[in-house]
Amino acid sequence: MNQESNMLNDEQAVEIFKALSNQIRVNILQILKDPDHNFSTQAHVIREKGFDGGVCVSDIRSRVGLSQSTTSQYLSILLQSGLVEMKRIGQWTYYRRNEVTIKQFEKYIGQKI
Amino acid sequence: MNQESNMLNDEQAVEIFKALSNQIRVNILQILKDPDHNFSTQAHVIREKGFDGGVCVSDIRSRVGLSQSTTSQYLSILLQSGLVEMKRIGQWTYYRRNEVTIKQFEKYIGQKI
DNA sequence: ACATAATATAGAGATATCGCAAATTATCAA
DNA sequence: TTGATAATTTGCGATATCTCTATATTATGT
Repeated sequence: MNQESNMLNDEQAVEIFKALSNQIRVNILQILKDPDHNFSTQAHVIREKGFDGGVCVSDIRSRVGLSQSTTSQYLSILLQSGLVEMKRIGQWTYYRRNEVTIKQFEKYIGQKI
Repeated sequence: MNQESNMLNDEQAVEIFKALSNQIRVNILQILKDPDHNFSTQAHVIREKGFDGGVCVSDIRSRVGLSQSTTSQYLSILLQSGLVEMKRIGQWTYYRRNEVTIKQFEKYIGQKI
C-alpha cells in the first residue's frame, strides 16, 4: 500500500471537519468507542457476527436524546464522511466507528494541518 | 503543567472543527505553515521582531483571492478558535499559526475522537 | 487637520444547517 | 395479508454560514 492510498485529500478532510462541527455528532462518535459500556445490556450491540461493536439507530437515539429522524440523519452525515460504517441486518441498521478513516484523519491533521 | 491544562475540551474542539469546515480557511492555515515560500518577497512577512512568520491580512487576501472583508472575517474565525494568533503593528495586523493550539488539537483527535 | 492605507464591522441576499413531525419504505411475525 | 417495529426520506420553519459591498475605525504621513 503506497503513501497516496491512505492519505485523505483536503476535500475529504473538510467533509470530516463538517461532520465533526456539531457537538452531538462528536458525542455519537465518542460513545461508539465503547458500546458495551455506553449502552444497556438490552441494547442491540453486535458482539460478534463480523460487525463487532455495531449499535442500532434506536439505541443511539435514546442515548443522545434526539428525535429518531435527526439521529438517522446525523448518522448518515457521519457515514458520508467515512467516520462510521453501517450494516443492515434485518430491520436494524447497525453503525460502528470506521477506525481506518479515523486513523487516516489523525494522520492528515499531523501532516497537513 | 498538568494534563488538564493542555487538553482541549469538547466545546473548544467543536469550535476548531467549525473553523476548519471550510476549504479556504484550511488553505489559509496551510499556507501560513511556510510564509517565506507562499508569499512574495515584497509581502509583509515578519521574520523577526518576536512575531516570526506573521503575515498581514492584505497579503493573505491576495493569496486566497477573497474579498478584504471575507478574509478579515475568516481570520477572526480562525483566531476565535485559537488556531492562529495575531499582533497589530502599526496599521498592519499580522496573523500566524498558533502551534500550541494545533498540537493540543492533534492530541485531542488522538485521545478523544 | 487632512488624505491615504490597512483592517474591521455592518448590512444584506443566497445558501446551508439544525432539528422536528409526518410520510414512506423495509423487514419481520402472526 | 395485516399489523408492528425500525429506519429513511421529505417538508418545514428557525437559525447559521457564505461572501459580497459599503461604511467605520485605526494608524500613518504631510
